[in-house]
Amino acid sequence: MQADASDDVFKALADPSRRRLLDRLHATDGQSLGDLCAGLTMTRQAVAKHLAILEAANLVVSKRKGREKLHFINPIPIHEIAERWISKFDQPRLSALSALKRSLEGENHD
Amino acid sequence: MQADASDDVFKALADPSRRRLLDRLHATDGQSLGDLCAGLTMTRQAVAKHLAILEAANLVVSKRKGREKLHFINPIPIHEIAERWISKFDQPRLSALSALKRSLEGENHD
DNA sequence: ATAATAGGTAACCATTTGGTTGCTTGTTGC
DNA sequence: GCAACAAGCAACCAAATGGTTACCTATTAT
Repeated sequence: MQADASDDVFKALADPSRRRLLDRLHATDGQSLGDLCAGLTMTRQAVAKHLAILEAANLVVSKRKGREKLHFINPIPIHEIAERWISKFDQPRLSALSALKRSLEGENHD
Repeated sequence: MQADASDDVFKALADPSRRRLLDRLHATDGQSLGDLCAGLTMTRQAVAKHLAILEAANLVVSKRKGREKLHFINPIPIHEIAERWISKFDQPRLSALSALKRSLEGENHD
């Protein structure tokens, strides 16, 4: 129905293969397509499609370096989702933060 | 490939209609199927399917009350994703938390 | 120059997805 | 009891998704 930016992000994150690619980039940023294919069962073309979707969602940015295409993770969309959407539902997180604040304030006694 | 619990959650969150249903439940918890259909363009059956997916992902729990089925939001899966997955990528959030901790510790001076 | 390497494009395929319509079942109110 | 209301079930459908194979282009190394 709506086609805002966060929709692309949610859709991109929906696929486990794409989340694994993000994991790999988080472990080692700036990998080439070939690097990212290593050990995967699917074809290079399939991986390229997934990376294209991650790029369209702005979760990954890429730069052509010679004959290689290097991929870099972009944390901003995930951050925005965490801020604008998840915090709304994740009350425990907020209360945990309050709890931390209280516990730290309690540390004044020594 | 893997079919763990968080996979169902990510898939459930991928659809904008389902996110809207969660929004509505967040605004007013415990709504019936009929309530949740109000104002929507799709049919009751379509909404029921979406709710079934949300229930399968444990994002929503329901209870039959007479001839109505009441739906309640369950924040735990979202919390777990925030903790186990998003925080890994969302460095600003972590540093903001550290900043808070430091700023609160700095309040010891009075 | 040319072979090898890294990646891009395109057509195609099976399955999943998001939705519909039509009908059945369960629960209340009169 | 029975009409009206709330939800469930099932078949079906078009479009999107995730993947493949086959071939093309660009860059490097010898």
